Amino acid sequence: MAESADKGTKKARDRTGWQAQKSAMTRDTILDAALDCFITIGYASTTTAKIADKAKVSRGAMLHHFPSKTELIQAAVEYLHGKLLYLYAKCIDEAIDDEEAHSLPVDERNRRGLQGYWNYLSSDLFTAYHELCVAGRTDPELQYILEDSIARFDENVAQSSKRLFPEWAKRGELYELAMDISQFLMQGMAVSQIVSQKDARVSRMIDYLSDRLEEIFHAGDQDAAIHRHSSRK
Amino acid sequence: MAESADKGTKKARDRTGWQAQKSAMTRDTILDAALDCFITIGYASTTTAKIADKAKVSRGAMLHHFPSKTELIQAAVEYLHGKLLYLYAKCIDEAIDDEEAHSLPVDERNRRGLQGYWNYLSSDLFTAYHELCVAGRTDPELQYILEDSIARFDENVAQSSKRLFPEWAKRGELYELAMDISQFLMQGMAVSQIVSQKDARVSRMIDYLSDRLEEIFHAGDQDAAIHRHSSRK
DNA sequence: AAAAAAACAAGCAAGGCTGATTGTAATTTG
DNA sequence: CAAATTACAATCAGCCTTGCTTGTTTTTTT
Repeated sequence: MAESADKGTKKARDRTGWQAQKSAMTRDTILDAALDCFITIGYASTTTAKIADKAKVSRGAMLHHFPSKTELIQAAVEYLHGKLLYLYAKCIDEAIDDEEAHSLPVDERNRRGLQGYWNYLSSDLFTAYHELCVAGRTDPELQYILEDSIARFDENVAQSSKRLFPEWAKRGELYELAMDISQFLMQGMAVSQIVSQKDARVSRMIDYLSDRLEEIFHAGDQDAAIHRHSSRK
Repeated sequence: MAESADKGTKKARDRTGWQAQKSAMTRDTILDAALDCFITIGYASTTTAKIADKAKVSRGAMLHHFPSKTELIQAAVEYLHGKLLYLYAKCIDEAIDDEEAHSLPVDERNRRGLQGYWNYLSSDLFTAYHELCVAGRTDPELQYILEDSIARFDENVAQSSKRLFPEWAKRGELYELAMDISQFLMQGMAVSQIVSQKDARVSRMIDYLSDRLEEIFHAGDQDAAIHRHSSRK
């Protein structure tokens, strides 16, 4: 009871203290170094020593901030999660400028959204994220750490899309189909790109997908797209 | 000069010898164990010792067959390459029975081909292969080993498709578009499936893709699909 | 100003992985 | 049958990675 009051004052010190800021700064330096390692040498060969080297802090210092490798990875994933959300928003916003968004025809807004999404998927951060997901398949601990992040990210992307294309969100099942096809196809392209460069085909594919999305929603009015295929066996 | 004749006789012995067969058998046992490790514990944490354990041979025996880890991995990739080719052919053949292939309508053959391709992409072997490709990004040695395998496999799949759908192959650019969209989309689905289970959406997506492929080739006659989108900026 | 706590540095011990060495049994060749 | 070769087994040394422990400097509290 009396202790809680004491802790209250201590907590206040923590926030106002100057070394707390310094601490937070080196913390971010370490996390940035961790992401840099994921990108440059891959998750598998990222060791705590290499992260410390890249961050230019001693291993002891790092161990002070992150007592175990697991906690460091967990924090790095959380950090990456935040950066990905920001990058996604930035890519979409740069592709679709809000000012002129409403003056653009739907299909053009569509196309720009896809291009923004593609820019996001082509980033180093997404590459690292994908690699983490793959590694998580056989690493239960990492998988547990990622699960939460994946779910939250998907949710956020869905929200973002609804905000950008309000007229789509009302389409229900049709909207889900459009989202699925866009995500699956674009991610397939991104992964193929990671494995072996195929730039030439990517641009054509974005054009094609853009046309199909437009078609889905136009044809949806005439009840021709989704019911046609869902009526098959 | 005289030595070459001697070596000729020795080479003959190698093939006829009984222990040569035994040797080849344990070789395959080791390679199977390697692939099993890739699948169950992942490439990153696959060690030579674990492979030897799973193959139930001593580390010394394995070192006899594969002097270094690199050579073992190289052989395992080659082995996997062969198994993938076989599995691909098997999945397609099971989906499209050659007997009735010509009696089926084009779109039904289409759909079955996609389902077969999906079965292939859902296999453990493909999962392991994809993981190897991802690991190769930051492992130059592995990347070099894979490059050759990837190119040969793509070539083989292209050949196989042309054989199964001879009427498509004549379409030129349209055929490439259809191949790209099928591969990108299906692989995107497979990768998403690896990361987090999304069965429900997969079946719907195959239906949709099947319809689009049919459309591409029907519309191609009327010059409406590819020129429409490639004429955009 | 003294005490307490935090930030940071450096070295140590245990375990895992790779490659090399040495040894043994079976088989083929001459 | 003897020699050489092959298949296989087991152990050892060196390196890397992780986490723990001890020590030093700086800052905050009282």
